[in-house]
Amino acid sequence: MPELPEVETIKRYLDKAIIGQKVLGIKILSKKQFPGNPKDVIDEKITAVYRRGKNLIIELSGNKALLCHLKLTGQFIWWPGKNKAVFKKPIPFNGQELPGKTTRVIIKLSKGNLFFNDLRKFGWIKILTNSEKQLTDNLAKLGPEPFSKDFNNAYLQNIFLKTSKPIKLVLLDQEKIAGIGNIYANEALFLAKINPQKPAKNLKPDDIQRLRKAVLRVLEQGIKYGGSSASDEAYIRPDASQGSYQQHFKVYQKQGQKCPRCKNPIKRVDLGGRGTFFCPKCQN
DNA sequence: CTGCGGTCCTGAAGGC
DNA sequence: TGCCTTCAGGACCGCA
Repeated sequence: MPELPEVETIKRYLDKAIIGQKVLGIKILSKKQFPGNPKDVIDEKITAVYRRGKNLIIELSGNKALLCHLKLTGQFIWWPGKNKAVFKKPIPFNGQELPGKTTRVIIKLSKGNLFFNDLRKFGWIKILTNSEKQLTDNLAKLGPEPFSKDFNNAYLQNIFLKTSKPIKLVLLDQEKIAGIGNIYANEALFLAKINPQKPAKNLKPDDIQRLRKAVLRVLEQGIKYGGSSASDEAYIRPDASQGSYQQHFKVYQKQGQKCPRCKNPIKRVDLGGRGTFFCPKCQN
């Protein structure tokens, strides 16, 4: 699922691929995922691409923007080049077909087409016509970025002390920390040797220090490997290639397998309705 | 305030 | 073989 490292990978790719291009047309195949009026952005130029938490923002001229959330199975695929038939007849691209069965929106730019694919239809793209204000409003509730100076021991200590929720649910709370999803929460807690069920307020300063470093470490690794394309996941990079961080999972979806640290079997429990994987022996 | 459970959606996987 | 049920999950919403 696209979490911070996956969205960051997409952001960096699109940064190089689509800046400066003009929006020539938008083909909407799933209306509820693109509720806006394409006319509002036709002829606007892409001035920047950025990420905030798991949100992707495509900034446009005229104080406009596209605010995108990939949710569970969203993809952006960039098909460079001009092909008038691309909206009609599928073309092969790196093992994909474009448009494919899951294509929901096609954004036609000056030098190619940007495909928004989403198997489960949870993702969306919103048009912002007064982006300066609307971005502030839409993103106001998000907690600090893990790679910012606001993500420090004092901040974490402060938010953890206020709740007895399992620490993993606090990591997943976008209003507390922006960008962490199920995979990286599981992996960070393993690295920090903390039980995901442990009440947040019970974390000692030493635990918090280790957890902060572990979060940064797994997110950095995730970005380094271009995100994770696990077996049941739809995430791919904009050139349709897979990320490889899944090859470095220590606990995620590894229930029953041996803990890489202590050889005890990895356990799976349900936490907040999500699969939670950890080693009951060395994560305390 | 917390903590549930339902909702959206689809394809894969399991049961019989 | 084939139909049916169950499951996965980010964010949000309503309810107790």
